[in-house]
Amino acid sequence: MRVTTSFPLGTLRDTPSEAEIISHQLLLKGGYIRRVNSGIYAYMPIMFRVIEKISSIIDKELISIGCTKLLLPQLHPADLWRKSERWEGYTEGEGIMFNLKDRQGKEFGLAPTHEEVITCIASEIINSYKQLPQCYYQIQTKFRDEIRPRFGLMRSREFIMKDGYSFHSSKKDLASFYEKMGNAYGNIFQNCGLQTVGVEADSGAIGGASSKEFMVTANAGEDTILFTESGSYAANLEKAFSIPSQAIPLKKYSSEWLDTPNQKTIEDICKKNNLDPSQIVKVVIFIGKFEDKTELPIIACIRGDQHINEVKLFNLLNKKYATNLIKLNIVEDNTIIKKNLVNLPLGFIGPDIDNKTIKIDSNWDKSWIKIADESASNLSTFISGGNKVNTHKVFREFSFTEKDYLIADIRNAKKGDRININSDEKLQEKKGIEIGHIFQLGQKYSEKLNANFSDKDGQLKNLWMGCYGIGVTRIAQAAIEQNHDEHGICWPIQISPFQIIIIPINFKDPIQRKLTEEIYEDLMNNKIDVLLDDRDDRAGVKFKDADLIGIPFQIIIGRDSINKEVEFSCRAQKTKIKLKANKLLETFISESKVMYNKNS
RNA sequence: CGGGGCGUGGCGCAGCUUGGUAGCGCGGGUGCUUUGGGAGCACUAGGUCGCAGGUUCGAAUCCUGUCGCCCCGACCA
Repeated sequence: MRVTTSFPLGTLRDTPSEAEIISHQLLLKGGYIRRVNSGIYAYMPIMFRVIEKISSIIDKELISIGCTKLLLPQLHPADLWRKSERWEGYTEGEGIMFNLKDRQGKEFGLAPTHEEVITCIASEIINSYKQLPQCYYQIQTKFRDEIRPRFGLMRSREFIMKDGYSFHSSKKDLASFYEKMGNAYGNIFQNCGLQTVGVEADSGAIGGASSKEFMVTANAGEDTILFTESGSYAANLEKAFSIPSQAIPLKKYSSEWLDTPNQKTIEDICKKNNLDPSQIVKVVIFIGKFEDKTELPIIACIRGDQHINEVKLFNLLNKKYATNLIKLNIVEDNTIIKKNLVNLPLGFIGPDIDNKTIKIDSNWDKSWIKIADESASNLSTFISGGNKVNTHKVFREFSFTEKDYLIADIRNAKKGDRININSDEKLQEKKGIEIGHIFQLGQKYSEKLNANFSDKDGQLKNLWMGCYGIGVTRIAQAAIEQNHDEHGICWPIQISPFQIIIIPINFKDPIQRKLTEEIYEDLMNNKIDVLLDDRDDRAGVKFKDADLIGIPFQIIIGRDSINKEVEFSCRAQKTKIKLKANKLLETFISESKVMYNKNS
């Protein structure tokens, strides 16, 4: 490819002010992407080459484990999503599914994921256990109306994703395929030249049993990963479990009541009364909104020095009730409290709250759902709200179980916690970018969509399913986040748009030009991805652009052309070696081999 | 949805407080010089100042409304 005729670069001199993180800045500055709207980007030719490289790495690996590539529609009928009972949850309120009506008034949604469509199609094709297992995948644009798109391709509303769906005759076969897929994912990311960590994860709105996320570790990541140094445990914060630190025993209090004027936060109470946060039980009120429009008031208790994990709480409630929980809102607005509760001031609510506190005319359900984390229920003596303004209470021998509390893990694990009682290993924390997620869905979708097969015993059974996603455009940006320097991108060679860029210093000089053309021709004939910067620009401009767009090898053709000598430069290491033009090919082959092996 | 900020040529910005008819750097075009890390000189094209009202003799500037974008939070496979 030639910069002047077939491959204009479109690099920018200044960094557009809209970009916050380095990878986003470099994508814009390097001319890889252009913003069309909030969270919607055009992938420029140079970006599309990266996308194609990543796609072919994925194809190669997935085909090797027996997956089949196809392409599914992006516009899905609402009825199909109603069958899986996901339409409401994905469209209502702040749902992420773009939806619209056609001219007949029929409802459609732009696909954020494809379980429904593929399950429907697979069930038509698959009749017998003899056809199983099967795994279909596609690489396609997905749409998600994110509440706040940000960081360029990291969280965009339109993005490219590889999504795969497997079908099995048994749970066991699903589990073994899931393992196989996990290994394939490891290979894919390694073949993309990325450093990743596999972590246990929450399966979120997709649902299902087991799920694992693949994270690129980077400070710009939006997820928090907790792990042990030895690698014995790694999980997303949403899912992570740990043993909380020891609570400090409460000293004896003579009176039952504490005057705590205007002390609404744990911090205030501790400061003014010489207490430790671990001696307090924090009481948080939530409102759960269900699909059938009911609103349940929830009271959640946790030790004062710990934090409630809303994902865990959400999942717990969702499992407990027959209808789907759509939203879980923390109640911290006093007007909402006053409207629904009798004389209950926020900040002073205690675990011994009574059902009578819910007003008759409230549209909430009239009894509390009570949930306590073990960190709270393990305390025998503690301080908590007195259910009266400016008052806290000393609780002695309070039993959460006797007061109808459900005891469950609703706590955020944190850095420094131990992972189990028998181990001294402590959790560490890092930020990560989720680039892949694999799920064992089980029979959730095949039941709802009635996807059956005849098993060996002649009985009709629901298909066992897994689903597997990779954020293709997100990989590209994550790779930049992990591989850049002050001059620009340093692509891993595996996913770089080109392997080599040729920079003739003075393209008007007939000797340099002749040598440049010879070298370009030779590399092209040897099927090497090479970009020729044949612009009639000053050397500095071409050097800056080459460094910015980050192609791993640069061939600089300058004044030594007369002796058929050129420079071979490695972008990331900034090393330069002089060599004869006829040694270029072998040097590139050996140097790139080193690079491939280092990264994969 | 709450808080903050911004909309002025392709990009980055100044001008707005205190109204007088739009400017800087980069980029584009032409010519000459230059040519190993974003060149110099000269000439040149390009903007109804987000949009709509209003105040005024006069609005990029003041007022009202509206749209859009960015950041923080809430939230989110």
